[in-house]
Amino acid sequence: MGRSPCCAKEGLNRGAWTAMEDRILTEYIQTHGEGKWRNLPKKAGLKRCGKSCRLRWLNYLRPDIKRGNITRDEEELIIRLHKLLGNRWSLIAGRLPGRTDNEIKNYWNTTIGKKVQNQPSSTLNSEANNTRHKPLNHQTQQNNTKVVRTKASRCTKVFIPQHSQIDDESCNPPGQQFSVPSVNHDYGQVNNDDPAMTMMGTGTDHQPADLSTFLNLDIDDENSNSCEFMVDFKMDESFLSEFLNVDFSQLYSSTSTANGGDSSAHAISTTCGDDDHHKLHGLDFQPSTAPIVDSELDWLI
DNA sequence: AACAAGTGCAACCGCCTGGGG
DNA sequence: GCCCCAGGCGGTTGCACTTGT
Repeated sequence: MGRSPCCAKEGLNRGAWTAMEDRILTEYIQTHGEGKWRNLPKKAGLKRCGKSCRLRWLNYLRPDIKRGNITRDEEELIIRLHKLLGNRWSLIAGRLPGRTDNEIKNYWNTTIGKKVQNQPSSTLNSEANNTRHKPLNHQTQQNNTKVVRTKASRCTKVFIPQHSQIDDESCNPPGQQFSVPSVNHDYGQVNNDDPAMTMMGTGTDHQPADLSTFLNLDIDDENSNSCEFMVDFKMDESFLSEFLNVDFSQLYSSTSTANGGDSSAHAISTTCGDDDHHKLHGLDFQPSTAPIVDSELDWLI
């Protein structure tokens, strides 16, 4: 059953770290740098598992760790990010300098989780109806929220469904562009039904925006019936940075430029050809017509 | 004061992914 | 393409501490 432990347990210290161990680990990493965690304990003279060393360093000893209470701003950001990303604590932590994923996870499961639980679902996702030692799980998430996927899964493809709402003339004032920088990381998956995505998109409850709208896609008419394609692009915190700083009400306007205005303002030209090159405000990416076989993408259909 | 219940958080566990051979 | 390994991640647990009775 399961995989064997990452390292032999015999003779290794477990539990809380002592001040001496902390000092040894800190000095070793300051001298030799991070990495090679498996060999680190032996070289540093620590009776610890490499994973344990890594965790201790990343969550506690790292010099740039910010200790102390989570501020109100940080909490609001965590809630926003969690709404978008789900339990992807490392990504959320990436947006909170000095905070660790473990800290944010703990904070959510204790403080915010309780707040959420005590609030009506209209103001906060009811996903956090967790109790002590019953943290959020897939089932809970799926039942109570639509946007988040709790299990981390890297994905570099996004399936753009054909029912993009980009041709709505009523949402066409020339507006700001939403730029997506070059990226290379995980990203949260989105769901058309999610209020957050609705907010990003057409701005009406009856016209939920999908990802293509959100990304300011321009899909050629001739391909409008076959524009179910895989956009193969990469995304990381840089994207999130833009993503989270976007004024979504204005984004609504920006989607409109795709069909009418200056062609230079088009975010993406999409023609589904093999050699076609596509740009999203400078971000090169290549679509693929590969069919969607990954059930992981069901959320987008 | 003593005990139980609740809380917060560090640490551990197992799984997944990507890279290298 | 397959296998192995290291690193990374989210979920879970253990325990010290705090609060309530």
